[in-house]
Amino acid sequence: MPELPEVETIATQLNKVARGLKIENIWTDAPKIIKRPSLSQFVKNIKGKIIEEIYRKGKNIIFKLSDDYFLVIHQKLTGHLLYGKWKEISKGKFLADIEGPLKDDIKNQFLHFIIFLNNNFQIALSDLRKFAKVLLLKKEEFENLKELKSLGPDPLDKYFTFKDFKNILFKKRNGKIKQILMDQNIISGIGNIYSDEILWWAKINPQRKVASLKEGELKEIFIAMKEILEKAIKLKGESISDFRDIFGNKGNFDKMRKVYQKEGERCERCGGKIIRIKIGGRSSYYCPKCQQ
DNA sequence: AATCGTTCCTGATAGC
DNA sequence: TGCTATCAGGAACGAT
Repeated sequence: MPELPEVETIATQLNKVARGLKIENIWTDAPKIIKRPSLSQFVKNIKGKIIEEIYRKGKNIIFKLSDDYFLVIHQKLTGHLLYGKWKEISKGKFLADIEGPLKDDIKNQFLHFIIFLNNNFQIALSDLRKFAKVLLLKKEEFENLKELKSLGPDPLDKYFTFKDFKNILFKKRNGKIKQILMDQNIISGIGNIYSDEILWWAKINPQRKVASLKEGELKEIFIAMKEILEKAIKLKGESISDFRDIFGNKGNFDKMRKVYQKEGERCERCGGKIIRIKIGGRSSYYCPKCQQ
């Protein structure tokens, strides 16, 4: 489940290795992943394009291509963008042809979309559940893409202040804080794992209504949000739910994880028992003793 | 206008 | 043991 730190890790790594390379062709066995344009048009338009830059917006990875084209990839729940070499051993079955963690890790083996580059490497999308989305758009269409246009500010934007945070949060004053933190149209990039972790650090019960939060509590959330996301980027993400970087390595945030998927364990801060509840249909983990 | 439920998909797991 | 039913989960979309 890649969230902001994981997607940032992927985008940064891809930008380093693939910037300036030419896209020679693509392959897919799951055409439904490609949302726009039609598959034949997609193939036609992407061939020969130079990758000028790769960056993140929310949880989306954006490839800025030559001729004002933009490739947008959202990995959703189980998507992994990988960089390496693969060999087609039988029709539609690819095997990593490079030493390292890409070789045997089962999580990397659900390849459904491959970009062939002119340096004989490939960028491959492994996605067990095929929820990922791929779009190829001309500049104007890209700039008006509503999924991107409606995204809230990035929590790590240095111009995103506490005052801004308060203002946008209070647009949903009746919502539960966990749901609001995860709402991409309010703030972009935070998902189920980091919302739980942020609220643990801030000692806030995830069910609290935004309107009930005091100034000091909001400040705690704001600070925890920035610190945890930055820390997680330094640690190259969190791999409790399958995440891999583009070379197939796991992230190292796990040692920082305090509540997510720790139902029944003791809270490291107060010794309380971590519980799991459902908030808006999603699992939410917290310590009822110290998160008030 | 805002909120809720459904949908996409498939490996893992629980239950019989 | 082996089968089947249920679950997880981001976000667009349709329904209320």
